[in-house]
Amino acid sequence: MTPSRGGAAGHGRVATLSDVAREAGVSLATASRAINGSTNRSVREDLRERVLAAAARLDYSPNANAQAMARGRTATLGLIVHDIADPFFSTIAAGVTEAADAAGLAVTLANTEHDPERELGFIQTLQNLRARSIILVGGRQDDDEGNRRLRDALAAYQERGGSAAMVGQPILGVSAVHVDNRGAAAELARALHGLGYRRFAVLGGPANHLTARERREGFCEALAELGSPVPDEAVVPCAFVRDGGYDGMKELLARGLDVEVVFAVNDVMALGAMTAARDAGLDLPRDLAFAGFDDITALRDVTPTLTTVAIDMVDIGRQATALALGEGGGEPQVVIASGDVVLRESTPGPR
Amino acid sequence: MTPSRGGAAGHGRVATLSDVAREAGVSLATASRAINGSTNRSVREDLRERVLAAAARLDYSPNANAQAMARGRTATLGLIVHDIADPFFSTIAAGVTEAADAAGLAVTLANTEHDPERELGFIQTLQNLRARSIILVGGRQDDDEGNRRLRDALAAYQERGGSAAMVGQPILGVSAVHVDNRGAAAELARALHGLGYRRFAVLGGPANHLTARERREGFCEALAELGSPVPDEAVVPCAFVRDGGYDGMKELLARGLDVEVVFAVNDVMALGAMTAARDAGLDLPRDLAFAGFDDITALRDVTPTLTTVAIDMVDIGRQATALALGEGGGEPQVVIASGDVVLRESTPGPR
DNA sequence: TTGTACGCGTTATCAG
DNA sequence: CTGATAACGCGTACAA
Repeated sequence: MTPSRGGAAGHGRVATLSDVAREAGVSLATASRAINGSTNRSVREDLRERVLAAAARLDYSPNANAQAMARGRTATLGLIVHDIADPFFSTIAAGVTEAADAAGLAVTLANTEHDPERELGFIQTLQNLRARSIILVGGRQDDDEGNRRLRDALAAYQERGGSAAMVGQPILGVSAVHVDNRGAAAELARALHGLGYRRFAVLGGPANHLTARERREGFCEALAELGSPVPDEAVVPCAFVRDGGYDGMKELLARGLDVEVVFAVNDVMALGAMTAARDAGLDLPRDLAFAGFDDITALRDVTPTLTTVAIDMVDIGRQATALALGEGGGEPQVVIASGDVVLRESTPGPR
Repeated sequence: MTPSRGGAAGHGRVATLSDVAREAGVSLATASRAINGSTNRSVREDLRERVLAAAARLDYSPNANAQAMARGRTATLGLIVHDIADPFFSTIAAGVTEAADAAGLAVTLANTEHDPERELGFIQTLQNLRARSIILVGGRQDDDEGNRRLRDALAAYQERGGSAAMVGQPILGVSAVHVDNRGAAAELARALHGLGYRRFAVLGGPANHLTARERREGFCEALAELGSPVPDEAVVPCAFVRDGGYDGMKELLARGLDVEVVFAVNDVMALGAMTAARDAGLDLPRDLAFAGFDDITALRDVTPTLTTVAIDMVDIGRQATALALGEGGGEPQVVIASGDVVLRESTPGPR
């Protein structure tokens, strides 16, 4: 049992590398080399052991901030998400933490709570922390001014030696994992059409939300090509979250259209919409079919099971990390993440 | 448009406080004081403005690592969770990030992926980062050796000036938010008994998992007192995750017991169990009633809606942060988070 | 109020 | 292979 160093009150003294060196009877430099084989492994075995033993004895904990100062770089990766409580983001976060951990990086999590302004603030914070790289997750807005500021902030960050990547539309000048929203939504549309559906409605998300737009347009365009265009009034704008789906469905029902199947541009919206439909007395999927997008884990346990486009969010997190950590020399890369249409009970086909 | 400093290749030079001071024509100390009013605000207005202008011109970004060195403390809070993709943890994380942000702290997220060994590793990492405080989230195991090591690690961390708090059983020598699992589960049992149920089964989680145990025992003891004890064979051990609920339910069904209602010790397990019951051909809630614990957000959109014990996970995250950040002088505090029984469609009462 | 100078803990350069 | 020593960027006593 090591006798406690320092006084009883407040911060106990933390053993420093100098302490370890003294305890081991070597110089600071040698102690440093022994503990981190950073440069060529070049410390005699017996000395190395003496140092390691001393470090263990003093319960030495290398000061990462001091290392960051001396090395000129940190082992920190910044992760910015819109809402960590949303399964889409938390699942991607799981992929990022996994990959970051494998790379020996600590993850600093920033939760914007859907406020684009805070994205900028967090980039600044991560810049101050000298995070080695930043991963920005979430669909972009169609907002030239906002995107310009974000692009500038990321460019400045990269000019200072950081690397960055994002999940979403590759419009910020950094590498990105971009889900093939348009293509997969079209695929979904064709699959539903193939089941025999002809009267569609779309809970389309916010007009300016690029991911929502891509899914909405991909879906509608494919149906138009198939000769079953979605009427404008059957495309309801709404928020990109669960309550948006719920409210949008209420609105859709209020319009009294003749609809067989509803496509919500993400799963949580679809789930909210199904609840709204049920609240309105509909029997699902008999009275109305539903489809979503993302394939969040929770879908396994809803009834009817939800037809959707499955994307591998954990892997997207991993890939975004790989992009962020890859050599930042070349041009920004874009990785397309494909989506797989999964037909489930919520779309049994029209009666 | 500021002309880019430094060469084209690699890391552009980052403006330092000295640069700002020179640009503003003041000393380093004055620049420091002007930018961080840390000590008494004591810099002439015109100088302060000159400094701020210079900082803006150079796009100065204070180096948080250097500040940490000089100040002797960081603005980093460590958050350790079992699984960030699990809605229970991600929702608590939302509360923690919210509170941390309000306190001006950056959150470093550590995902153990349910490996207790990694909790220790992350505490070490956060120690190295000199995180100001650590929040550990998740039920503890009944593992004296493991808990001892964890307690020692946290004690060492605190002795070095860090503060810590946890969500779960208050057995690690640090402040804790402890959900009243036992009491709330008992309350749930009484409510179900009050509905007329008499034949119960429990998907009880792992034998050594303290949260599972508290809920299981609270539930069973209350029923025993009411004269409707749960037979031993109706208490099925299983993993504390969704698949555990699914598998446990399969096992329960295989036992062929006469059961009216199943209590799973958390919501994701309950959802998995319901799916297993459906896969076995049961009609819910007609053939079998279900209840869970936690009230995760996803419950709003399942059918039948799930009876459960609601706990405010976002607020638990906030409270844990407050505990962690509160003066660490006194004894560890324990905040009891209560749970509210919410009866929903999954327990319509026995036929 | 302002400036000087030292220290924070490490790494890395450069002699020995 | 090892040991001094100069950075790294900033905060802050201390002196002016």
